[in-house]
Amino acid sequence: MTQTVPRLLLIDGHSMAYRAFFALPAENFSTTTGQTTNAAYGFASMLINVLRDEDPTHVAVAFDVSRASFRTEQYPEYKEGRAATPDEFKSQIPLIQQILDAMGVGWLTLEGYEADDILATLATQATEAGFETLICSGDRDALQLVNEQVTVLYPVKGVSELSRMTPAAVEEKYGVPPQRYRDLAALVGEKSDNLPGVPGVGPKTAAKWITAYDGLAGVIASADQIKGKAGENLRAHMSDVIRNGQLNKLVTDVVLAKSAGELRWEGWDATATAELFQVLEFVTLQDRLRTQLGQRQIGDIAEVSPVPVVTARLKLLGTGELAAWLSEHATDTTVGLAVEGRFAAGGGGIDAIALAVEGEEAWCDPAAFDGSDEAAWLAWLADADAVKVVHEAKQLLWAAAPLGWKVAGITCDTALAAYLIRPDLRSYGLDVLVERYLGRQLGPVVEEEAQPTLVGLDESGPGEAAATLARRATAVHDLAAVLVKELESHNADELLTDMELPVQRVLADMETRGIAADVAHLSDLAASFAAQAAEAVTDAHAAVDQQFNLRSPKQLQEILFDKLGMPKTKRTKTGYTTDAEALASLFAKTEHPVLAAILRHRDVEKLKQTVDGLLASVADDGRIHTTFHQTVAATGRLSSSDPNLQNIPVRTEAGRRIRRGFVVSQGFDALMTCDYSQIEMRIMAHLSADAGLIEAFNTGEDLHTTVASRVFGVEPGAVDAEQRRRIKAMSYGLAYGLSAYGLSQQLGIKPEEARGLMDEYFDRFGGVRDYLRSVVDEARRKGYTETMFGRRRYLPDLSSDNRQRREMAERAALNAPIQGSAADIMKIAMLRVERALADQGLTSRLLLQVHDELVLEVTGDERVAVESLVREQMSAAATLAVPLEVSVGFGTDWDTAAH
DNA sequence: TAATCTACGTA
DNA sequence: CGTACGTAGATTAC
Repeated sequence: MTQTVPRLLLIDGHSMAYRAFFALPAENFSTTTGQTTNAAYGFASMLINVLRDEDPTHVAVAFDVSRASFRTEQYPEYKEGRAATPDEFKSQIPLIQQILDAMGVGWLTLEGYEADDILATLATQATEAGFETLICSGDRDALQLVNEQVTVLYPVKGVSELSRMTPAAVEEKYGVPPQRYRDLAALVGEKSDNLPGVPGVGPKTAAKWITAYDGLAGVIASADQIKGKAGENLRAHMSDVIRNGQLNKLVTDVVLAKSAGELRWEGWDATATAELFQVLEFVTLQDRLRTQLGQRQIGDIAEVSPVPVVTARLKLLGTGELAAWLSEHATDTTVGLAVEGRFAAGGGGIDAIALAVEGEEAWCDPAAFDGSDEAAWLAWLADADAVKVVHEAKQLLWAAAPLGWKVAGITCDTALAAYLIRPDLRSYGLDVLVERYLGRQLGPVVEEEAQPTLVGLDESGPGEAAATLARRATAVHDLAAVLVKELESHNADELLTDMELPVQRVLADMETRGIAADVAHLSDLAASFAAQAAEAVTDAHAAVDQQFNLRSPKQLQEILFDKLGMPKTKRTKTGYTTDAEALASLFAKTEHPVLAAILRHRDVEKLKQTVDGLLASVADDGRIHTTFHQTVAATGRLSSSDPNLQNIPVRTEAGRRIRRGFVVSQGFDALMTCDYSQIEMRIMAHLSADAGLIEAFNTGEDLHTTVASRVFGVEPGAVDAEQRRRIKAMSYGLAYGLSAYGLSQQLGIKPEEARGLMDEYFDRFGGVRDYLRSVVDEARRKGYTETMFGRRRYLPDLSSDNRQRREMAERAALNAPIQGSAADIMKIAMLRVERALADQGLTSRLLLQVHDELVLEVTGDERVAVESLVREQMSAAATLAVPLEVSVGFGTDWDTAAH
């Protein structure tokens, strides 16, 4: 498109960004690091639209430097009384400036002047140079600049809709031509600038006067002739009007770094925008740039996907070739090991093996092993001095166990290493880590030259699959070097070597063992729960004389709130909550039988689901093999799934009947449960070094009673049940970042009362308060928290603009060192227990870990020895300022083994 | 079919 | 408006 007349687009950056800030919901626009981006997104979106629609040759954006300007010098009250600019907004201005840089758009600021003055100066220069000018601003002062060559684009709704303020449009809207808009504004005043006008005079009256007396000067000169209340007011507020007129005049001759003619817009930089939009997590804007402003693109989109993993020389080993390869390439060096197969706790197999060292890869199929291969493989695999690095080594351990392979010498598991570096990633997949830490791509090699050199087999063989597995081995090899170095710089390499890697082996063993299930008992339970659930459904339908799905919160809401007209409960995103607490409170108010039936149904249905899940996961060996996940919980805890054996009911009698389905197996005589008592409170006492709390643990009396007696200033014997309950809730809540409001909800008391309780508590246990404060302060300063053993958790949200995110991060910061230290201690305890059992040649064994509890199965003759061993090893797992107490119980099932 | 919401079990 | 998880069914979005 050829343009005869150059066209300059000018934008008031602050004003448009501020509009966007209020137009777009901040909740929907924030990055994973907590940066709010609603204003930046709205601004960028607006800019793209305007550039497309107006097709300018020149562009500039002006920003205010601060609220202070020559106007505040002349009139200190100027713009006073405005609400403080929210931090969530301020932090987005630099983002917008980065967007402008990436889009090749110049931006200007000038100390002592407002953005409007910059725009007025540029518009004036442009007009003199024969430009057309468009000014995009939400500030009405800009209307004074409108003329035949200058149009203001004024936002009507948000920033997506702009109205073209030409001279005719200004005149139609305000009744005066644009060059007299200032006169009108002087009379009417500008509330947002704290410039009061003449009381009782709005735009209509002002326009009438300006027309009648030929401008503001005429109005002032003829003020005596104007009749009525309005005339009186004008005379009384003459000085305001004159001042307004002086202040609202935009300066058209400020000295700028660039003149209008130097603001040519060359186009947007594809690489820069792609990189920036990725950081800001703007998913669609790059596409919009391409489709809407494609002809103004500079450069190609940056290659965002990393280059592939470079594959080294790959040798496909035939039968009888492994021993030679190992001795030639795999001695005195680190070997990346990747295996392919079917992996499951208690089963599986290995179909292919790939090995990688610097510059060399090998692939082999264990099914093709001859005697020499087998011997070489087993010797190398079991050799603790043959250094191996593996990704998710537990799979290898699962598969190795039934094959009778011994595995030693694993110095790094890249998933565990990455978890210790950043424990909050969603995935620790090899592909993710390769991209993140090597800046390369694991996926199939596309480029011809990157193809591996295949040696030894024709292309129709296992070439492709072998290359893929070999690439994984190389990736692990390269990744391990990077991750270990990073860990060492955190002093966290010992956590990998002495904690996570050995724990991984213990977990693999526990998973492989599984725990015996009493299928008949569980089946009976399932049937019984099913019958009770069916009964509850019948009762519920009868109570409301209508069939409905009790599992559907939506239908439940219709019945309760629409049909029965019950009082509304707390809001959820999509309606009103029907959770158990709300239903119970509704029942207390209405005593409607449907509520009792629903609650009963919920209870029994949940139990039934748990039992059904357990039954479905009983393996052929009659045992349940859970999977413990070592890289899921950001605090360092384990998690359990398929099935989750860390959330088996225990609080109710019906729930405990499920625990009776976990039983001791043949060859053993009892299940043994071993709990740390109050481990998190003990860690809190240790970390805070609060003398009172430490003392409370050392009295040997009930902890909560002792603490309550201090808080309430009574003898321990005089602490009543309610006092103890409150203190117990408070103590536990502290480690979660409990607020006074939360505590009041928990205890069913008023927030003020909860506040008072907290104050009393902290008066007696000031060390706890100091500790909790210092944890958050330090985390904010360093960016991460640390457990007693140096396990880090990064919390970037501690500096988020978003209050909700920030406060959530603060609570996480309070909790992470406590929960995490407890997790570390339990991991150490598991290692010590496992080692002591082995050292003493005992057959009793670990089966489960439930955060602060271990479940073992023991033989009758080992029972005494194992109890003393476990007590000793768990208690000695860490040395704290208070003792680590362990309680132990035995039984033929998990419930009766509880104590 | 996949993602999200609501609800609820554990430490 | 108390942390950390996993699972399930219903519902909604694609």
